[in-house]
Amino acid sequence: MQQRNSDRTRARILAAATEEFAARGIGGARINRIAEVAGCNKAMLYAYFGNKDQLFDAVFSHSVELYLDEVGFDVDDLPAYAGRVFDYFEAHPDRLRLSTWYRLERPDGQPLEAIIAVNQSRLDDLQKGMRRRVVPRVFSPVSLLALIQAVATSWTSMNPEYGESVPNAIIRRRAVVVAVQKILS
Amino acid sequence: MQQRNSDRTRARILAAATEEFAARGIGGARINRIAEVAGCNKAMLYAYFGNKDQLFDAVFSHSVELYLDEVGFDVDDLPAYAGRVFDYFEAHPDRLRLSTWYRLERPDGQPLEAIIAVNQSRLDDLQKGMRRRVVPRVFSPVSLLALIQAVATSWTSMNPEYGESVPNAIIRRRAVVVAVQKILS
DNA sequence: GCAGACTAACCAACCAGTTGGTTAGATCAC
DNA sequence: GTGATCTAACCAACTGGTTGGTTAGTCTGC
Repeated sequence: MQQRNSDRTRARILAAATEEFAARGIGGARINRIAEVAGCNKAMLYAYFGNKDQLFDAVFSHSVELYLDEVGFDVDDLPAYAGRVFDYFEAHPDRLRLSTWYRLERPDGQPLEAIIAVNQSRLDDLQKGMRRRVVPRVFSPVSLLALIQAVATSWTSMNPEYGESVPNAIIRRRAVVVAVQKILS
Repeated sequence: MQQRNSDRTRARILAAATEEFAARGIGGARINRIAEVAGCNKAMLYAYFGNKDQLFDAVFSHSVELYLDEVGFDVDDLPAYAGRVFDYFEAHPDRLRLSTWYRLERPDGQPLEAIIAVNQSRLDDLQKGMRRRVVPRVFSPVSLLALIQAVATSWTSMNPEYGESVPNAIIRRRAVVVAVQKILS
């Protein structure tokens, strides 16, 4: 066990910050708590990441990177894509929370380059798919992407007031996939 | 113009608090700012609403009440219902933000009675609609409600990274209504 | 005149961010 | 190889400012 290791410390801070930001958001996160969970001094966070906002940026960018790496887009089978998005956020609810905090707490933050690029590439794919008659032309590419995204994450945006009546993951997943199939019909 | 009027002061506090909570959430809201915008002393908030959390409860409950009063549920025309939900949150984006903050910052808060009751009544309506063959049985009532809700608010949950490519309200509304029609087909 | 609407001034706790200094471990002269 | 030197990882303690919440007392409509 090394006592000093900048990579390891950096990673521990990032992990602790991810947990804290996902649970409490940018404003609600506490630097002290992150440092404590990371097992290092508060000053290290500032040495490695600058300040609280920049730390959140690092956390969120990393989270988006992981998402884009893991969930591949596929115009030829959009229901399956929706299923994968569902699976991903079912396995990593923290990452969806992170993006919700980002949307709420950074209403006019300048958009992330990486996401813009991915969005554009997906819109292009959809356009091509429409020309190839693989994707119906009922909706515009943007509308379709928004609908699929919303349907895939429909359960997480539900009120907690449903309680026990919320079905299990298998049934919820099927609802997502079938709904996207129907939207594309 | 009265200088002292408890109803009026209470209403001004509620309005200011709604604005502040919608913009910054529970943790991010500042009591001082609310008092300043309401044009009264901070101590009045505590006299009328107890504390910050209870003030948020009052704000959120009131917001939910307005929503339930204004957007009527109708099993016989669910696409139109989705359209009304869309219109409502297009006109009052603050109220959607409020409910998102609630979901994020009160993950284990005990559910609101009013919402539970409304949900149950809507699920019952859907069940009856399915028996009357007005609503297809492809999805369970809960699944259907979740899907419709998600589709109706699909645009607000979009990343800010789409920028200019987001279409205008009329086109977005049509996408919502058509999507629900297709889900029900 | 008095209940209760209202306020200025206050407080302990907390917060993001800083500072001055310590120490583990790599580097190098010999 | 090994002691001296240097670098950078690390930390306890602090700072200026803010926060939710309180209190003691003033004012006013009825």
